[in-house]
Amino acid sequence: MREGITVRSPPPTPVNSWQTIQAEVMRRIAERIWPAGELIPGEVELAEEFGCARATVNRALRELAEAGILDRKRRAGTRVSALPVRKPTLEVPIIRLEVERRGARHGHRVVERTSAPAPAAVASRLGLTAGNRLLHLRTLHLAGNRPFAYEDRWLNPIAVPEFSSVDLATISANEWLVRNVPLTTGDFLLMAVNADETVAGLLETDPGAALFVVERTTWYARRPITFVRLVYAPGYTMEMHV
Amino acid sequence: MREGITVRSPPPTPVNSWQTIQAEVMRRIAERIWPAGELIPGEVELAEEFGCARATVNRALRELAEAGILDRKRRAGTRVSALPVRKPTLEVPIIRLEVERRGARHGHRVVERTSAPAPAAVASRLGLTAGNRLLHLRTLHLAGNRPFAYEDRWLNPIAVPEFSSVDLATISANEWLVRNVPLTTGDFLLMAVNADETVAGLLETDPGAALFVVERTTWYARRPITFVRLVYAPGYTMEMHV
DNA sequence: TAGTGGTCTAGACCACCCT
DNA sequence: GGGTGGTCTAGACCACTAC
Repeated sequence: MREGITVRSPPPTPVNSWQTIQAEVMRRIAERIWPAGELIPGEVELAEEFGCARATVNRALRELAEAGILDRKRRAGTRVSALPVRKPTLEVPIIRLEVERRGARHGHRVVERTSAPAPAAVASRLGLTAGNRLLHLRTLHLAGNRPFAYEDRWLNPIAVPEFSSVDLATISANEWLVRNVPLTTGDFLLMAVNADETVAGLLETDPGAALFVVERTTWYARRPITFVRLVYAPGYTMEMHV
Repeated sequence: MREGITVRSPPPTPVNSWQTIQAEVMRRIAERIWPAGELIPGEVELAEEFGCARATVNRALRELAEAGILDRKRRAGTRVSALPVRKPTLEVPIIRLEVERRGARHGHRVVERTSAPAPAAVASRLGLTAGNRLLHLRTLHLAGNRPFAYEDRWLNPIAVPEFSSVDLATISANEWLVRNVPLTTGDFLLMAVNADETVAGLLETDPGAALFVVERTTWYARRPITFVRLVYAPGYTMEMHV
């Protein structure tokens, strides 16, 4: 391309990679060169400044928009978000990996495995009518030989018929579902509760102890799969990162 | 382009958009046409199949790789992740918005605002040496006139000198920081604790009540900004979504 | 060393939506 | 109406790494 010598406009400073551009844009935001709410230059203009193609600028800015740092609208241009909030994400949503990362061996013991009509609270969470027969599974997760978490799960057998033949001695319901019903969506509710007699017994702690609870509802293609309530033993902390 | 009539190979079914391709790839994963761990066709091959440019396939697959659904390596090709875990994200990390989304009016009352040497626990979290003088801020957040959360914050005055002149009657430290120190990174620790006498009094609950706690450490460009411990009033639930 | 994904380019068309 | 971002293309070069 560009035969001959010293053609005009070799990118003035060839800092042309979407990462470089993204970093520079973030620097300008962080240092308030582009304050919150401000309209920043358009893609073509930035492409000229950085000496690159518009697609490269687009890639850099698109990711920042997805991350909530920029607001982009056609015709209106690109603005720095007024409230540039980073969304923290959970690292390890699989119990076995949580246990192993703490340096212990994961085990689990099935306390109950029955079929029962869904209680109203569970049914409403899953968008089913109360009284539907669901699989009810209660499991104690162990770290070494200490109780780690108590799991109370309701599972929609119509959505996951294969589950009935799963050997829960070899794999936990949690992990089987992650491996076998991929691409689910779900809601998480996190809360703190005082241990009641039953849970205190299972987790080998005292009634009244503050316990960390996760309630998860999972769908696959709009169809309800499972509702699970996880009650962690005292001292559990959940890590997130931005 | 392509002058003349009925040129060969107009994309057999012109399903060519990265969303379409991504959806189709997800369908094949979900229906185990491409099982977990499997090597899927290369970008060029898929581009031919979908009748589009390789860049379009790349965009579709890249996003799935970032989401943890695919594993991509040069030369080795693209595989379906063995453990296709979706990472749930927190929706609203700003207290005022949390309160308002619950339909209440947010207010806050500063309990203490002093300068004090950092306790060892706080200093180590921030990567500072114990005894450094930090701003210490204790605040009660209100929903209507009910206590909502108790905030115990330590702030590095060197990193945020402007903070000393902030009028905390008009804006909370939380929100001022979000607005004025953008693009921070941070760790979150979530846990459950039993209320002690002091906190129970502030939150108008009983000692021993299970309380939801968030501990956040925030950096900007590797420099420690703030450590904050938020203790929510009983009944609080935090929502996440995948 | 050859084949894969990662990236960039120059150009193009389109959808949206403020003016 | 026109300017912005959103997307696609065809081609190219490169980096990595399994073979």
